[in-house]
Amino acid sequence: MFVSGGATILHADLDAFYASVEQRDDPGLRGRPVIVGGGVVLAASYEAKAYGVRTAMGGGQARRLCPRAVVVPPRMSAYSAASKAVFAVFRATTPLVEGLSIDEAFLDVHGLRRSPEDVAVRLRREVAEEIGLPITVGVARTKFLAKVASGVAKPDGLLVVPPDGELEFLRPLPVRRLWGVGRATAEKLARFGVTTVGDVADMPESTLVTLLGPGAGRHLHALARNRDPRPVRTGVRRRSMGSQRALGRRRRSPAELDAMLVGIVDRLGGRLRKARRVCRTVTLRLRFEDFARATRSHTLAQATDDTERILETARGLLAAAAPMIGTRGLTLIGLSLGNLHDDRAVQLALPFDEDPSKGGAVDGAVDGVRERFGSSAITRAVLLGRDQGLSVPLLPD
DNA sequence: TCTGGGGTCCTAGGACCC
DNA sequence: TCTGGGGTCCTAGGACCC
Repeated sequence: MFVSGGATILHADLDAFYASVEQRDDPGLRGRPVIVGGGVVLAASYEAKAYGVRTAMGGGQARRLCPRAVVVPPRMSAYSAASKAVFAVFRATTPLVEGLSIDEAFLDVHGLRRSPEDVAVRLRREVAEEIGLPITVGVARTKFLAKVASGVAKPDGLLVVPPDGELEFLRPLPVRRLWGVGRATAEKLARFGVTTVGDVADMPESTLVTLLGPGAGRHLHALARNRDPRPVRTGVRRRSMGSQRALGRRRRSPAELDAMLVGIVDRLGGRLRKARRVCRTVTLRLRFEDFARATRSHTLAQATDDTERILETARGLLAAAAPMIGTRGLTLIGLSLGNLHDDRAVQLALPFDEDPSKGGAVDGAVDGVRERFGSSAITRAVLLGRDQGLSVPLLPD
């Protein structure tokens, strides 16, 4: 077995993913600036990025920056298929794969015969040859360092951070490179003259906690001092599922809004059932002309995947939000389903006076399920709340 | 620079319970 | 009757990520 000295985590990140898929599938686009998406830029090829085009930029601005760019509409199913193929290569490399999004994942390669660097070289070659997409890989001792390394190595690169070179690598980086530091946090820190990771590392934790709150403060302090004990986790399941629609500037009638809500609920209900899950919390998302946002949510007593039940709840939320919407221009309407559970779960009713958080009631209920469905049926029990009893999935989550 | 669609996690207050 | 400390759940908002 190869002894790596600890740098065994890979962060693999496809480059300009949507745009690369378009260039792969249409040779005429290769070597040319490509923008995916119309209203806003969903992805830009590196040829387009050279002109300053960035993800999430308005389409008009992007076209001004790069008039030669070819703008193509997104083909989500093609990206989804490409993603599946790439993840298959990941899983053939190691079973310890943690997906982060459609185009990136962590791989723990400790204990493999080859060195992590060899594994990374081979992985990049396989993705290029078998799937036809460029991918960048960062290799380091921790997830955080591996992710930073891939960010630095982009595009189409490979960077190994050796365990004895971590601080040297980390300290000069701008704070924005820290995972979890966005614009708001970076601006807060800049007001205190803190601009590099080294600057953050030299601050006392208490100062960061005062500035950013206990969660973010402690997290950032640890990362800046190169402490990141998080393991690569497999089998992480999604915790919410959402769909939304931008409305543009035009005013929409209540009937139009309702029709959109019906469409969104229909789409989500289908996705929910396809994923064999049920939800308990329905959240309505709104955005206004001035980009102010609002959410309204409701938690059901019983988890459901029923379109009618979800629609009824969503309509109630929209009706409750009507006064807030008033005459303000609504520019986005969306719905998010949270509190997701496995749909094969059996909801166990517990005797009224039994508290499910106490062991006896749970044991009794679980025994009942075993009698009905077999002793190997139960893998995990989900407590839904004091009055809802237990949700017990019959198959692995 | 005026903005899409999909997610994650944290915080804070109030209700309620022991 | 008044009081403390600890916990969970729900709701709303915010920051961040790709």
